[in-house]
Amino acid sequence: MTRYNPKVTERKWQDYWQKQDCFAADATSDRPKYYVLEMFPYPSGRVHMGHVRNYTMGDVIARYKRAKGFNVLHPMGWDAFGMPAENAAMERGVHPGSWTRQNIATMRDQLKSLGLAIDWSREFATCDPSYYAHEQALFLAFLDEGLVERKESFVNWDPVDMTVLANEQVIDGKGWRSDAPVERRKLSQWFLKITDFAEDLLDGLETLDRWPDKVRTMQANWIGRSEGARVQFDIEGTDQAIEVYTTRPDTLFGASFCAIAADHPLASQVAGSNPDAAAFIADVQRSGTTEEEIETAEKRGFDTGLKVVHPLDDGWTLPVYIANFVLMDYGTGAIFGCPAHDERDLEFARKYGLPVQAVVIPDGESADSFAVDDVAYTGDGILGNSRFLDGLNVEDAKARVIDELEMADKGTRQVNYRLRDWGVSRQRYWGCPIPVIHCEDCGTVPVPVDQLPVELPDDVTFDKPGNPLDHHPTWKHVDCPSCGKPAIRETDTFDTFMDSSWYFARFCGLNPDAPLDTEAVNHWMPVDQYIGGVEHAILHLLYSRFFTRALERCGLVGMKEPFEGLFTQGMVNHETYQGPDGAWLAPEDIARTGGMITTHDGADVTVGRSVKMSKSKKNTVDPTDIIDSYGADTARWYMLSDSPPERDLDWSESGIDGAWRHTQRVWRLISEALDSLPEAGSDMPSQMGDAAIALRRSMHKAIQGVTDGIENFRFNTAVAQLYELTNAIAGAKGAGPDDAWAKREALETLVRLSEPMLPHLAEEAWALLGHETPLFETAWLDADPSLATDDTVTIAVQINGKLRATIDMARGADKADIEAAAFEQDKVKQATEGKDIRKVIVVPDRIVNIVV
RNA sequence: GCGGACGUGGUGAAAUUGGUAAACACAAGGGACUUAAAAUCCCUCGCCCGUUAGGGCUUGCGGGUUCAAGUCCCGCCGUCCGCACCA
Repeated sequence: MTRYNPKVTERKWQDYWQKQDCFAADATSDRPKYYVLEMFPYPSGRVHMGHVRNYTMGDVIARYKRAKGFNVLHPMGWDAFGMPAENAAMERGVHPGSWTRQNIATMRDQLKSLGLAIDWSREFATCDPSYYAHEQALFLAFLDEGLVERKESFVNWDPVDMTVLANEQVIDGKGWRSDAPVERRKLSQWFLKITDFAEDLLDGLETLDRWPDKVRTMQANWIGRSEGARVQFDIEGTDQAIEVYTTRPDTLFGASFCAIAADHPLASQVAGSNPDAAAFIADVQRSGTTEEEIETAEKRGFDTGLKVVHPLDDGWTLPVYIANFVLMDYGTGAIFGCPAHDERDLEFARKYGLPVQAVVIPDGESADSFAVDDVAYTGDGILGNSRFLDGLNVEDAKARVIDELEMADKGTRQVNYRLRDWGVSRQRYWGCPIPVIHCEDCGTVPVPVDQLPVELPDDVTFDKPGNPLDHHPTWKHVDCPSCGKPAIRETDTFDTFMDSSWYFARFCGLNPDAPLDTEAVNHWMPVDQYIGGVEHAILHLLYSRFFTRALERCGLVGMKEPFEGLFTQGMVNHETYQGPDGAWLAPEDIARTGGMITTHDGADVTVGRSVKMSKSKKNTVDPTDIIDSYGADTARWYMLSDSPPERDLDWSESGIDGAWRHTQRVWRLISEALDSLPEAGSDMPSQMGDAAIALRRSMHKAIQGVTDGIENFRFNTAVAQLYELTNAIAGAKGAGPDDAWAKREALETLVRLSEPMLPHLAEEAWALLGHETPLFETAWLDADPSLATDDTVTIAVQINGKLRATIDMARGADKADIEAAAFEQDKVKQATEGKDIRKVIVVPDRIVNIVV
């Protein structure tokens, strides 16, 4: 008997799948379509175990759905633009393009060695001009549709690297690479108007019933819808007014001040004639934007000396402050403060000695005596000290006061969103160029579609800080497409989230002439099952939902939601290690001697907590060693067993030997039994003994269990079911022809059910069992419900809730029979002798509880 | 601060959704086979008392509902995640 040799067999089947284009998807098939997609990888260097987990899960679904009769689309590509390529260029002098392509080549080979059922003919990288040309075309289409805007906004500016940083790249107020304090700078940027779809993006969440609640909640919070009012406070002695947004218009008679953001136009106006105000504003703008600073920052204000008139009382004026806690980019950038019912306003009012008048009176308190001390009252109650609102509850008061404001022409009902437009400009080289040209005479001119793509130049240098496109001697100098005069090309590139916001649609058909093959998109989309990390719960998934809506508005696709089903798989974590100089160390760089962890040179190592595998922290584990020693099937099986797919997982190799033993055992069971089995396709013997029937029951239970497990993303329990079936086959008794027949049936079932997880071994075993049609073209199995459950059940017998005996009964036995059988038990007789039976509960097929 | 998830043996976990807690696997220990090793096979394996028999306890802690709670409710403790001056 030969051992199963994965090295040879896996290569053989991978070649076969590739040569025959086995997994190429064809939109003309008459089978129902199924689009399964895993979030495409960033080509960072090499594949790690997190990738293996992600792509194996998708592959299980793809292979399973194919066997269930679906026409499956399962593509792969590369999210290939981004910062790490530029960092590599700066650190090692390699060109970002060649670094990226080298990584893609490596990772493609690694993924192929996993035996994934992927349609590689659709592969692309987002850094291919043949991809980003179309992204530029989409941008122009969005521009035509009014979905793009150019406006000034504040950004995090790194003065050393001379680039905009995303919020995530600012650590403790400093640039993550340069360590220089980040400045706030106002820049002209391109924005995509995602806020146009705020309501629709929120409503759409309701329809996504195959998304995790967690992700839907996160998106809903991010969109942040609130209902309130816009209220106008006229500035005394001028014809100007301050517009504020509030969700608590009911507390309007508890107002004691107005406050505006430091960036508010009125603040600049005040600063123009008041140096102290200017100094205060400058100070506020300088102070940090990090979470920690915001949390601990004291509420500070500057009294402008201006007074505003209460919108519902001409004789009532309120002071106007510039305040550090008011944000320009939410609402109107101005608020009215009601200290009694808002924690922040209260802190501010106490500091500046402003009145605190309670107007919402909690149950059981009186309007005359209720006072707020050091905690604002934010609960429900009845309005008091509020003139015509007195006696109303909060909800009614809101409605009534808005009516009054509208009548007085001082305010209106307003829905507000936290969501802000998406700034897509980045001062980087390795991204998709924004296809516009700036002309002194014509302004901003889009590059005509027939002149696309605007290609990145190859001859760039990274020797000085800033954007290499901007330093390039010639690239940005072009003639204006409109008037022909010398003009300047836009040197910003797109946020790389643009690239990943439509790639799933491009996979449907690689139309050379247009961004999308609309017919193909409408055939394959939406993605039936999308799989990826929860870290993209907001950004990528929200942007993609927005993009799909934008594409629909442009008439390019026929749906609004790109992903019908979403599964967020857990991360694969690993400890992190740092040497004495703080540099990250890879797991292979450390040595364990006794309980001590050091470098191989004996230097101290600081062991950090276990976090997601990532190249920047060097805590990755490369699957190549595992695949080389155990094979891809074992690696796949191991990643799927034991842990529920949505849960994070600390990487450990303990257990991988068990996975290896399993693959060998399956092979051994088949090859040892082979000579004694009937021919493939033999008729079932007319007489089946008990042992054969028992094996058939195990088999049908496994079909049911594995099917349920895969359908419900519980691959770990599907694996356990396959272990049980394997144990049942190995332990099967009986040597008659019926037993041999049942054994073949069970072995074939084991192989068929294992194929999504162990595709190479399964194909080889299938052939060994005498089949000529490859397994991946063979249908899935249906469980026979009458065999998937035993015809006898073990019923627990409890006395006062404690287990005292078990009885075996025919399934479906009626209550009276079960009760009678329970009372036959010696234990029951002893326990009930001479006692009153107070109650007997019988749940058929499950339990008897006797209460004495 | 707000919102959410989670907490079960030495370990990863399972539990038909209120009905025999610990399936399946890893690790560990014992045994068989072998000159030996590997591989394989068999046994033990939540904790405590007890030689077997048997008994008691057990799902982070404390209450509650119920004939019955890992599962439902209330209150703590702990871990993790998301958001965070959002008016």
